[in-house]
Amino acid sequence: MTNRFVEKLREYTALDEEDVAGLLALTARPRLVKARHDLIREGDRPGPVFGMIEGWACRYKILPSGARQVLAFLMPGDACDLHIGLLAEMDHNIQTITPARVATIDRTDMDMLMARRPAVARAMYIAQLVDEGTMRAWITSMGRRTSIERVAHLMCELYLRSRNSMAGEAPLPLPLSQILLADSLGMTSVHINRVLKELRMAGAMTLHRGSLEVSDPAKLVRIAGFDDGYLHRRMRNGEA
Amino acid sequence: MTNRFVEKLREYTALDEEDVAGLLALTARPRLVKARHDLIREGDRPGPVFGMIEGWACRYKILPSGARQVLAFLMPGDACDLHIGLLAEMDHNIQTITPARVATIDRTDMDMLMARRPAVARAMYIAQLVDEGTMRAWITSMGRRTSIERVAHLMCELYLRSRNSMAGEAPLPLPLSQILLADSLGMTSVHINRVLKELRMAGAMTLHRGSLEVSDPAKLVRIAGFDDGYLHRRMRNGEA
DNA sequence: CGCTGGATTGACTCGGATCAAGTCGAGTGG
DNA sequence: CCACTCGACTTGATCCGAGTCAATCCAGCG
Repeated sequence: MTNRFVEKLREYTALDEEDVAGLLALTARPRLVKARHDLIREGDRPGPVFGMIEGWACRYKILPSGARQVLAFLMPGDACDLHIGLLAEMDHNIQTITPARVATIDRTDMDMLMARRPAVARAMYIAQLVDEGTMRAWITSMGRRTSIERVAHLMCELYLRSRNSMAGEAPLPLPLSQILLADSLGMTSVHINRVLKELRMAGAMTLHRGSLEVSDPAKLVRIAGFDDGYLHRRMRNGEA
Repeated sequence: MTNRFVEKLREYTALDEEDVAGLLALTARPRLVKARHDLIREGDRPGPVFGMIEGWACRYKILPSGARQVLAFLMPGDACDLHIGLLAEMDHNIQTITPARVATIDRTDMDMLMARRPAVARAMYIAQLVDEGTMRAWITSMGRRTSIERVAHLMCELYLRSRNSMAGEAPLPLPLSQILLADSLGMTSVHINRVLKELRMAGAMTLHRGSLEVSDPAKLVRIAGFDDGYLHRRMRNGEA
């Protein structure tokens, strides 16, 4: 009796029964949320800590021009902004991509648990450091990688974040439209489409509706120039 | 008897004498570091918490191709990665840009101070949240802003971070070469040069060697589409 | 006083955006 | 069960912002 949120924290650091019990108590009654629903909007006063139990979401900003920039993908197990309650207002939006089960954890409860259970605090901090590393990797991609490298790099990241290994057999469920990918990688969906075709032709990977098939992990990693260091987990049996 | 590091934390939250005394004790003996010196490198085991007392630094990554991406500018008062000691290794480098005075704070000492002085913890967390907001703004810039918007946006950010207001009179010391700007904005130095010329012609701002003169703050803000929300401070008497 | 690294400018090229048609697939309602 | 619709995906033709290459220029400095 556990959930993906707790499991993911356990991947970062050892948690004993009490730690797990505390976390489960806080995530026991997740909210069911429809797809494309804003969990919180820019300008809102920050509310509870979110924990994704099931389903995907993304952080994003809208520019004056109306353009959208996706800032991060939140997959099952991911947590949102630990200390953000210290701020007056959100500087970005968070929206579900698929129907989702979201734990909304009261900040005070979370603070108390972290004070009482140092291992939980440790796991939460590591999760946050990984998120920061991921943002830095995104900045690097947008600034200095070509479009095919960018796409390949993001696919490696998403694959590794959900599988912990590039050794891929089954396709990965990946509920991301090409429009969403475009808005996350700073490209147009037209160009994303062409790049995906190129990656498919090269025999590296295929993105079907809703799932990613990595036919040649080593090639994909090579194209991306992917180095998993920033995710701060060792690949368990990957080829990179 | 204080320093920029402590002053900046005080801008985030009220600190009493004990808080300040504790911080001053930890930052009393800053290291003097030459320009262009790596404080820590990718792959290194994280060391102490850094606090910039004087001078500038930047975080950066080097890609397999040799290209550099600057991830953040650290100006006097900025702190580095609070909990990063939890990780096995750094995923990026930090290098001084100018000669600098850098406080190296032992992680245990910092943890103890934060446990003893909640206001200090609060200030450090806010600083970290601002850094994260800044990273998100950079992702947004690289993904969805044109080159002139990008440059103008970064200038607004740097101006506001050091002045807390766009109401500009005196030029701002800004020891950034066009090459460094290029590597931070994902452009070439040739193109940065042309964009700077354009901004100068438009009468918005001029970047001299080592200093930034914002002749028309309102215009610069307008060009950038700048919204200071992500810096999580209210402009005190700015025009934006 | 010459060296060196940044800044500047021009000529040319190219990656990715834009514009414009389609095509395909999952719902939806008759 | 099929026609209709709507959003996402594909593909081609064209355009343009920014990169590349290549000279200079200029300031600080040994």
